[in-house]
Formats: sequence, C-alpha cells, structure tokens
Amino acid sequence: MRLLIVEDEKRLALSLAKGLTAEGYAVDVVHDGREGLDRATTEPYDLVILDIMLPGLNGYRVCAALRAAGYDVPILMLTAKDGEYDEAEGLDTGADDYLTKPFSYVVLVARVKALLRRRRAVGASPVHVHGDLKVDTAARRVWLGEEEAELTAKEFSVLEHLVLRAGEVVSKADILEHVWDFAYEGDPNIVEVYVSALRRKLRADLIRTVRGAGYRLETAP
Amino acid sequence: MRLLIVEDEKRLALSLAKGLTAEGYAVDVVHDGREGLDRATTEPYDLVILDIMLPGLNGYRVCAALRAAGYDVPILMLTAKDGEYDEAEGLDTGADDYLTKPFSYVVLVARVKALLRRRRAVGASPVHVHGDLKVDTAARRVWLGEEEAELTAKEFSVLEHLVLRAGEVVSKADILEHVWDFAYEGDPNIVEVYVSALRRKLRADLIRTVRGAGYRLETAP
DNA sequence: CCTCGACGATCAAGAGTCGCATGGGACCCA
DNA sequence: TGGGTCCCATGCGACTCTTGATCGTCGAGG
Repeated sequence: MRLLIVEDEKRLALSLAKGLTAEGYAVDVVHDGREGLDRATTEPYDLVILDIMLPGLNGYRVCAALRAAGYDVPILMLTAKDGEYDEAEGLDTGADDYLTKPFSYVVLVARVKALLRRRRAVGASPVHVHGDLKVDTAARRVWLGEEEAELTAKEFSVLEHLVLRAGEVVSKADILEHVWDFAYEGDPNIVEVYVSALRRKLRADLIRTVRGAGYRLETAP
Repeated sequence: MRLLIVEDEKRLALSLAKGLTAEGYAVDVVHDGREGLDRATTEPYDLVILDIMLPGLNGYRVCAALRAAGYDVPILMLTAKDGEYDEAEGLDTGADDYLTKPFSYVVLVARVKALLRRRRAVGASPVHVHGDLKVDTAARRVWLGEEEAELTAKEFSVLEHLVLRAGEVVSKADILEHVWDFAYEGDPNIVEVYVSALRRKLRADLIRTVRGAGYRLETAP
C-alpha cells in the first residue's frame, strides 16, 4: 500500500510519513499542490492525504482536478480550523473524508485504515483467503492453516500486493512501484529477497516464479 | 510494449532508449518529425515520446497530424523550457502528457508507465479461448483442454501474438516486430524455432504454416 | 513423373540471462 | 549496546535464448 502526502508544513509531513512508514505503508511526500497533482496522476497510490492550505494550487483545486480527471483513489483532506476554509467544502470537491487540525496521530491512522478498507469493501472483506492462506489486511496478520506467521512490515506489504492480484502474474517492477516509494532506485533483486523470505515463512509453493515475467500467488483451482 | 522515440538530440535519444530498453520495453528511435510521423503510422506502437523541437515537422504538427488521423496511442511530449514553445499548447494538440527539459530519467519512466497503465485500465478481459485452447494473459497460463502447458516467456509472447490475431495469417516479420523489437537483426529462423516449440508443447495442427506468407492460428475445430 | 531449388522444421550446443541463497553492513529503536 | 529490519553484493546453478547446421517438404517446370 502506497500513500501520497501533500502537505507544506515540513515538520508535520515528516512526522506523518515516519509514522505511516512504521505502519508498513510506502509513503511519498510532496510540498505543494502542483507537484501533488503531478505525482498523484503518475504514480500508483492507494490513498492521498491532502492539506488544504498549500502553495501553488490549494487542496480544493487539486482534489477537484483529480476527480474531474476520473481519479478514484480515496482522498483524506486536512483542514485547519481557523474559519477561512470550511470542512464541508472539502467533501463537496470530492474528498472521501477530512480531519481538522490539530488531530492525534492515532486518529489519522484509524481514518487511513478505514478509507483503505472501505475502498476494498465493494463486496469484499479486508480478509483474503486463498487455500489455507488467510491474510487480514486491516490487522496486518497472516495465517497458514491454524498457524499464524510473523511477518515484517515489508514482507507483509509484498504479500499483500500479491494477494490483491492473486492468480495474476505480477512483475518485479510492479511490486517495486507499489511497495517501495518514489525515492527507491535500487536493485529489483530486493523483491527476490522478500519473496524468498515469504516462501520460507509460509510455504515454498505458495508463490510461483514465472521466469522472465514475475511472480504469481497460486489460487486453488 | 513497444515505444517510439522522436528526438533529434542523438545523445539524449540514445540514453533514453537504453534506459527504457532496460525497463523491458522494445524501443525505436527516429530523429526527425517527418520520419516520426511515418513510423508511427506504419508500425504498431503502444506509446510515442515526441520532442517538440524537431527538424522537418515540429512536434506539435506531428502530434496534431496523428490525432487528426484518428491515432489514439498515448503521446508524451518533451518540451524545452525556453519560452518559445509552451507546454499547454502541447496538450491542446492532443498530447496525453508532457515533460519539461531537463527532466530526470526516473520521472520519465514514471510518466511512461502511468500512461501505459491508464490505457490498460480500459482494457478487456484477458482470457482468450479458441477451440480447446485457453490463454490467460494476466496469469500467463495456457491450457489445452484440461491440461496446462508450461511455456517460456518468449514462447508465451509468440503465442499471445498469434492468439490476438487468431484466424489471420501473421507473417514472420510481423511476429519479429512485435515480440522482438523493430531493430532486431537476427535470423527470422528464430520464429520457426519458437513455432516449432509451441507445436510440440501444444498440438501440432494448432498453428498452420502458410507457405510464403506466415502462420495462422486455427480457430475452427 | 522426376528433379531441383527454395522454404520450413528440427536439433544440439554455447552464450547469456535470470533467479536464489547467503552473509554482511547500515540503520533504527529500545 | 544489542536485537531486528532492511538493503546490497556476490557467486552459483539452472534455465532460456539464439545460432548454425542439417534434414525434410513443397511446388514449379521441364
């Protein structure tokens, strides 16, 4: 799961990024509206956190522009409660939720999770089952049969991405894009390392290598 | 995925081509607008990268000409930020996105991927069935009746191309262009080798040889 | 009907690429 | 300082791709 934070207060942006990274999300931060718009439309995010007061384009306009272009990723707006901007207006322009500053970090994480869950809840629960593998994306827990597996944050993210596209071949480049953030420029070998770890902690034949194409999470046919 | 780069600065063109090839794209380069127009209309590309300042026809005119002819492949424009040309104008002539020079290589790749992704999102169901042959392009799996066949990456690509044009005669040159890239200068015999492998792994009469013309995937049983 | 030439099929081997395992180092947090 | 996570580098092993040689087949024209 990859998030974009558009926030010009650098201290706040940094602390949010840090916390959300620790939760296991890949997080990118940009500091003005124009760049936020560019980035959101060119990189694959699962959620955008958007401040309203921004240099360049303000949050409302970024949000409206994204929605006008058919962008359907959830947007969480951050508003300062000083009267100049109104929360309701945020929802009018197409935001999915808003938070009024100051807010506690715990609340933010809860809202983020709720939005991500709601999105997938178009008929599906946040728990995915494939054969004897069970993945709870909300709680970030994994079971194989009765046994719970202890995964690190990155391991879980890689598995999550494979589970969301179970049965399909997912290329290493694709996994890199979704699980790592914009700043990452390293070797795709890193994906192999994590797949290897998942096979060791779960079951070797769960993730199938498709040589020259990527990996595929086997579904029970 | 096949890309066309229309760019007269040879150093830049070469370095882009090199990088994008490393990303797994088949890349062709031409150096002037007239040739770009010709190539784009005569070869099947998935995306065109188009510089604005070009000898012959400039990028705007190439882009406008393509769009006027109903050409709907995504176009990414490259603009030099020296005031003479304006980014907005590029979008007006029908480009899908633009990048201002100088840009980082990483950003270019991100934009290319975004454009290809946006396009693919509109795509159709990835499972093709012809008689007892079933090809799932997303999962990269192939069945013949109940039996699944194990194909290598190249074998699958060749089959995929034949399936997309099932019933038609596809020339060896055409297969070479799509599965290998335009600049491939090897022996066309390589196609025969792969067709041979497909017949062995699937069924001999599935791919019919049309002497002097190419191959045809049989649709009727 | 036979012969010849062109085209296509098949095979085997070397070169090249891809994926895996492993260990070490950087970094972070307690 | 110590444990854990994350990332990188290396070398090995296995598979894939490609090439070139050889054999088979088709069809036209004598």
